[in-house]
Amino acid sequence: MTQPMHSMPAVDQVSDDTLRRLAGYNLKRAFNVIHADLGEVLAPLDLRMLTFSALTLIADNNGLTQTQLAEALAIKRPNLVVIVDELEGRGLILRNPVPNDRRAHALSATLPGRRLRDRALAAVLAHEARILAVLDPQERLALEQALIRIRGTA
Amino acid sequence: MTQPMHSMPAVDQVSDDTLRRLAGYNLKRAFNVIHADLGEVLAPLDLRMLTFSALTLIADNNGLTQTQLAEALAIKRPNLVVIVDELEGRGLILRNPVPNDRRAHALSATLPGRRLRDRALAAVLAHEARILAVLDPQERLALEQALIRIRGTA
DNA sequence: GAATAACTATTATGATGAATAACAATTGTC
DNA sequence: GACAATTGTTATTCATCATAATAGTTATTC
Repeated sequence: MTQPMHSMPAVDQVSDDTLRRLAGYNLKRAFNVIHADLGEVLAPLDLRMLTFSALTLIADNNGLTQTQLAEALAIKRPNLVVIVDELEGRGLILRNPVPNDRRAHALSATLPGRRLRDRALAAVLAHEARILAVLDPQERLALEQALIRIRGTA
Repeated sequence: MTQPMHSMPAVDQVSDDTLRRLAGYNLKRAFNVIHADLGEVLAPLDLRMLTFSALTLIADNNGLTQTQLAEALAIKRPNLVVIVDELEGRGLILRNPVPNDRRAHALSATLPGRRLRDRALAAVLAHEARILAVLDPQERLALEQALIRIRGTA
């Protein structure tokens, strides 16, 4: 294996020109900015991006099962269990029995759960407006269209 | 705490209309698609997104320090150590001494490192072309501009 | 109708990404 | 020379996401 033989001066400025040409890189960096800000927005409500998404999907789809929720969140069922546990433990959702299938749980949001979701959604919308203020309406639409196109059917 | 009192029918189709209105949600889903595909592309080269980015930045910025690299990757210095350890252990990069500062390491890519980077970059560019095939050139430019704008100075 | 297959939620476990705290060695400053 | 700041490092923690294996239940098939 090659060894460092001689000393070497440090570089003055770091260039990421190569990576900047990659959509994946730009996507990740933009997402980091949004994620960091969103984290601060949701923290006072004791929610994270994932728990907010889960709570919203449950409130909007009363009676969906955990398998359906995991599918909608694009995560595996085992990883959903702790999330549902947490939301249920805080009294925000319920695991209801399903009439003809004693394996499944029909998830539903409680009144406190729906109230928290409403407050969180308002906060998230304000956060989005703030983040997207650097884009005009036309650019926002173009961004949304492109992202949805990339996501495709997945 | 409220208890589930009665059974409840499951829902037929799950709607994520609320979340789809959020740029952060669309961004994450699009990133997931790219990340999954990129993982498969880089796996044969024994690279991940992060190690590829690190190797590229080192090859493009000969002599940068770990602090500079961590800054460029937007990660904390402690998390960079294992990445540099791995790349160095595989003989792809070197930790060279810096003339006037015996604390710092000037990172540089070895010949095998530069060769692997070139192969990886070609694979990544092919992957990007495939993923972005759903967008016309105008849409790609709009996406890039919007993402860079959101990222801002961060 | 009994054996078998498939599905639901769960537990256990591991890999990865990313954060903070604490530290030793070194360098810079007053 | 004392003190502060910087560099890389270790240890630790948390969040996210994946797989394998399991118990209980439902569906299928012979």
